[in-house]
Amino acid sequence: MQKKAALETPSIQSLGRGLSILEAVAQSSEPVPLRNLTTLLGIDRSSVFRLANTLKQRGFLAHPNGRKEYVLGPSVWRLSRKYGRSTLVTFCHEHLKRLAAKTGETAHLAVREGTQALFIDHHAATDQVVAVSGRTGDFMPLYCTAHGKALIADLEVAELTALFGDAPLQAHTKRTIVSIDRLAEACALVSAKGFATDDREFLEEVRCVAAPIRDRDGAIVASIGISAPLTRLPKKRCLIAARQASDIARAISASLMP
Amino acid sequence: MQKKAALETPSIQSLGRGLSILEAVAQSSEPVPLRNLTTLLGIDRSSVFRLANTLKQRGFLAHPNGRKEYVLGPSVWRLSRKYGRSTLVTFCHEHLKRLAAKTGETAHLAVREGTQALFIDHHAATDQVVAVSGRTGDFMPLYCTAHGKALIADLEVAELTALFGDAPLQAHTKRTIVSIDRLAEACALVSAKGFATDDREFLEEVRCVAAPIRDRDGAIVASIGISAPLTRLPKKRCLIAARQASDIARAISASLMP
DNA sequence: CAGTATGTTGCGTATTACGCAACATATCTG
DNA sequence: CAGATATGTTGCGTAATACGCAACATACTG
Repeated sequence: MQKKAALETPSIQSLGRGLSILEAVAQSSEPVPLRNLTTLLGIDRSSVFRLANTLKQRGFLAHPNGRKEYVLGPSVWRLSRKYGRSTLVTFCHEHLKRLAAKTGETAHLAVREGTQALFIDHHAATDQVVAVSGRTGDFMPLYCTAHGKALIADLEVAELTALFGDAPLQAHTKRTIVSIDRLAEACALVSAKGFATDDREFLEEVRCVAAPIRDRDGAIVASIGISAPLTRLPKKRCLIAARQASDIARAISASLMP
Repeated sequence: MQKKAALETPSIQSLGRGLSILEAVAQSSEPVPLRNLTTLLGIDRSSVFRLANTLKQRGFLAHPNGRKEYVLGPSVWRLSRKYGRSTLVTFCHEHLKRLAAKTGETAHLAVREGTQALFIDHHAATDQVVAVSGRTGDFMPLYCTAHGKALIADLEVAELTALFGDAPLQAHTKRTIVSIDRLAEACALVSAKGFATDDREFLEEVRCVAAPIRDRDGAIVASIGISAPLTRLPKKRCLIAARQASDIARAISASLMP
């Protein structure tokens, strides 16, 4: 019985050990032999085998191509497919509402799919006659939208080339960044400042700001931001909104760390 | 100790119960209260609480916005991000090699990312002077490649419209399907036959065939197929290769069912 | 081939997970 | 609103399970 602190509910040891096995196999780039798991848990290998075998029977671990080492199994996949969207939306919706309320503009939550950003939730602007509409379910290019640039903020030239290819990027407006080198500079700026902007790079009449949401490892898992008509988001207000988005992204990031 | 069969290694009961909790929460479209989990496991609620709390402490479950119900937590996300590519590649690589050997053409494994297919592994054609090159890491449109069409085979008009929007699809060749209605017909055909073809719809000189890989629930999780120069893949050989791809896809699908 | 490493199974018992009861908090009903 | 009920959380003793040991099976190495 592992007591972390006197006031905390003790955990179920066997379940914890099973989860440690799962995490170790997930961390490994190679299939993991039982011996490594035995070293990890520090208990007798027969016990480790029974834990790992339970995970395998339930499809959380698998033996690839009849070998003896373990990799993650299809049950993890089924789990993750349910996880991706609805749970993140559940977590972030209150934050989206707060961002929309604070800025008075339409706020969106986006995740990355391939070379595109997918809007998975939004909260519409309140008290505005003219506003950017909700685009939940829509795909946008990563490279010329604030939400997209926030999602790829950590990528450098080689990674951006791998993602988008060698050819120039398609221009959507006169202001669209079309070269990988310029995009890499923009991404580095996003990384440094903690927020991204889109100054008429995708739509002529629209300015956006967005900030990356990071998980415990520092990986960017989503982005949150606002879009507004150009006239309502002058440079100074843009900066204020960017800071607000950035603060809220950080709060969400904190809630993703167990 | 739950003995399914006399010759099978017994599983660790507490770990199994924890996994059952995880699966139940993943299956639910709503946050799950402890009471429902208690009903599911059929044991005392204090024990269920301790199992669920262990999962929560480890980040596999979470309480959204301070509520008492459970949803999947960020550790599941971390697990799944490691799972997606490398494990599927590990499972499928031998099958890819076999498909390339059987057909004599370059074989690819693809997954869906948004509106695109991503090639995540390939095995190059052997004994060919001119062959389609390996495209691992490249994104392709879903709607005009065999691998892509195999990935969206189960989608109907409404889902395809949601995915691609209302506007006509961009033509890559004279033969590209550019209307959602025609694409839906093509997808229905893929679903019925068990394989997809690309007859110069993306590249003028290339024909492809591909088949969907399904998991236990019947969901399409990847596609596997070959690409060859037009001259080497006449209609009759196309059909043979399609059957070969389909057979191998089915074998992979079977290995994804614990 | 013999020795060693690694994976798997059987068995007895030490340890842990369980159930019960009490307490805390939230919700519902008249 | 007060009282009853439902639901979540904690403490404790013990029944049941998970553990370690040993044996067996399989694979690898010199």
